[in-house]
Amino acid sequence: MTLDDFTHDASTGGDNPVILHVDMDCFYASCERRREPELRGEPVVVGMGYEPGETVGAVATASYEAREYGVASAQAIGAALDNLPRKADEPDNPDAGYYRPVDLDFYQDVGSSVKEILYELGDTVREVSIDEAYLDVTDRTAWDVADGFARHVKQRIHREVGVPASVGVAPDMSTAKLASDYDKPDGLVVVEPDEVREFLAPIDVADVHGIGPVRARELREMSIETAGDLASADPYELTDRFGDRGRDLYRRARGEDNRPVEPRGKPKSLSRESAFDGATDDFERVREQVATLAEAVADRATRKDAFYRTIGIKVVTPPFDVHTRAESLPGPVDDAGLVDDVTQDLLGEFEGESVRKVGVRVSNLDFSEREQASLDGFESDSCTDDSHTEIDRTDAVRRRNRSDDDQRRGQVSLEDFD
DNA sequence: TCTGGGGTCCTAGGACCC
DNA sequence: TCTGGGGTCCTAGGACCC
Repeated sequence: MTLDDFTHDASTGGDNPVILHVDMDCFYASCERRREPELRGEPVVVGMGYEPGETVGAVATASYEAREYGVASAQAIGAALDNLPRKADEPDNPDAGYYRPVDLDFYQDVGSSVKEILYELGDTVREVSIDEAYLDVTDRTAWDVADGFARHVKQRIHREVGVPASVGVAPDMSTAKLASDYDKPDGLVVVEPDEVREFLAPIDVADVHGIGPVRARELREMSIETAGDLASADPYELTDRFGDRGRDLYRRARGEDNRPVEPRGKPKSLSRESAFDGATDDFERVREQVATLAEAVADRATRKDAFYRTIGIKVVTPPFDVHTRAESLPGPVDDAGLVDDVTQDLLGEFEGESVRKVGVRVSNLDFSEREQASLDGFESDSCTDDSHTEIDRTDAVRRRNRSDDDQRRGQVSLEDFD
């Protein structure tokens, strides 16, 4: 490995790309305000478990006003209410806030409206989540007018959808992300190519995308506190400690993140998991839970036209030990009964253990199986690979098929969960 | 911070092949 | 018999992200 492996010529392929990172501010709370304008300027908390009688729940999103009172994402409901009483309970208290339950369908709709605008304005768009996306707008604007372009994006979102967004503009994804974070909420920060190093220098390493608690601690042990420190660190030492990841982080800190903005492809895996209240020693309960999750995952794969070749489980035992087991099949299948059989089989190893949480996952996804099936006729004389698949699938048909539609839907994410 | 749910990517060792 | 280098696939675990 030479030093050239760590740096890259910013002029590769011509001029620097113009990349936008669009991040909706306290998105769920903003959505609630859109349909309930009285909530504007008030502390708003969106989460689960706020209904009377419910005790377990967490904050999904808190408006900036609510954050002033110490309400934070992922906070338990009790703690949030301690910091900020419910307006419904204390109408005359000026230091009370508005609590609303998560309504993910509504937020999805609002998010889709925003994305429509982004697809219209970007050459390529990478959706990151319900409230976040990168846009490559190199062919739509130029650096000297990038500020106006970004303002236009914000204004269109505000005017047509009615929610605020923060936008960062930079020549690479990593810096654009940091730029959108820099002046939240309702921020707009443009970092031109010759300003990147200066902009990044004072930023805390923990704020860099790809550096979590573990790597942040390790970096601090190396006396690397800021992106500037990281940029001038010894790249060989970084790869020694962090492998290829170290090289990526070094590049990001230097403004040399050369990842292109690419649309998200098909998913690589599908999973469901759920926690027990505390932990359970009742293994029958665990088996039943896995059966329910297996069915939900298989159902979801079917609805997404996904065949899977690997089936796995996840078992979390106290204190928080995560175990995964998986089994690959000879060929891709779409078979709920097989998911049930394999997961129950894998689960056997954990019989007798206390369990906090279980999950079911299918991976090695294949979305082209239906097309391949129609091509089989052309390949039937060279009957090698597909024979296994056929056996499995025939077998699959014989298996009991429980296809009750349990209406499991996408889970709520805690937007700013640390 | 005592940890919910759905993902991605990377690493490392072992099996197996040439 | 002793044993090199390269490659792929598989499983398990871990860090990280939203």
